[in-house]
Amino acid sequence: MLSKTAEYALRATIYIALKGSEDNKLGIEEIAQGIDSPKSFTAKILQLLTQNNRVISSVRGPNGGFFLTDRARKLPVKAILEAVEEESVITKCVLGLKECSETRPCPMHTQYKAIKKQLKQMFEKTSIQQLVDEFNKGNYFIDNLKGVRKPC
Amino acid sequence: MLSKTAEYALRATIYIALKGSEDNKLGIEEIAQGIDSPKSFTAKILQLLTQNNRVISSVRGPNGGFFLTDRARKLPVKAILEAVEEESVITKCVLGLKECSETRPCPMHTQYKAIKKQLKQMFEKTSIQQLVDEFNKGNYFIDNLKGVRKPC
DNA sequence: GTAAAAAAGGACACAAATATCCTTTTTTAA
DNA sequence: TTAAAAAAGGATATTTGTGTCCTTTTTTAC
Repeated sequence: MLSKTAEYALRATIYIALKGSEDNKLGIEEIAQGIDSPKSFTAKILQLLTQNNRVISSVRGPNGGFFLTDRARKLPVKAILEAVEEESVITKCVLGLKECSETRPCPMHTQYKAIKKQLKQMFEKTSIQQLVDEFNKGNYFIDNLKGVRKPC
Repeated sequence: MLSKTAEYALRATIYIALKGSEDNKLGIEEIAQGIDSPKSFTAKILQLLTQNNRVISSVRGPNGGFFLTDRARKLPVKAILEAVEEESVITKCVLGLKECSETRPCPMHTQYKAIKKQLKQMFEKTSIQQLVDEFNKGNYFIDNLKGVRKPC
């Protein structure tokens, strides 16, 4: 469904949103461990996510690291996919036809259309913050980050 | 969503089901042209689909080629994905977590579950023949195969 | 039984995705 | 103002997916 790049992008962003803040920036080491991904490769992906101040913010030097602004937390999950150029899932034809449309549909078009619509909605209507909230209800996981309620 | 391999596998199978029969076997040349795919690569994929007499049948030598038996036409589309080992779309976690389940769900699990279920149903409940029927209603396309009603 | 046609199979080539490593730049704190 | 910490960036390696080519095997028609 998604490439490793996109998976790591999603996991990393959610991880940073969950454990980090402007006062508590996270280093690439911790992030990669937290989401069980290769460190250097993940670093590259985070670069994509920070470019043009898109989804993730970063600061260099001591006490530097990655974090999400409040603005970024409101972004739809789709913004993460856009940053790593992986939107094809919600646009492409299942059979990979170049021309597949309402007026020139492939044999699976009608059935797949409904599914694609829901995928699109999931990525567009769900914000990063919503995933954080969901997670904080407890019982959710991201690799090495267990979903336990933060102490009040 | 799907790999090129899977896309070609689907396109080729549908094409053969549409244009071929036991009396009118199709050659790799025609198939590749018909679905706009690289010939030799497609040949390899058809090998996967014929192995163990799975989805596609083939005969060597003059007048040989590929065709689908009536039995094969009743197979679900999923059988094509199985042949090329591309079932992960309907099983994997969106975030790519090794352990993501009802008891240990990722933050997107609940939402994605519904979509995965529909994907699964689409591939399991739709038979190759159904796609052929759909196509023969007219107006459908597979690259170089236009969906026009066969002459009666 | 020989030649031709067609798929099957093996080996290789190329490209893209994934992954690693090292250097450079920025920033902070002492 | 210097040393250390951290991300950014560049270069390269590895693996997987995609694609090509050539030989072998099977089958048919003559």
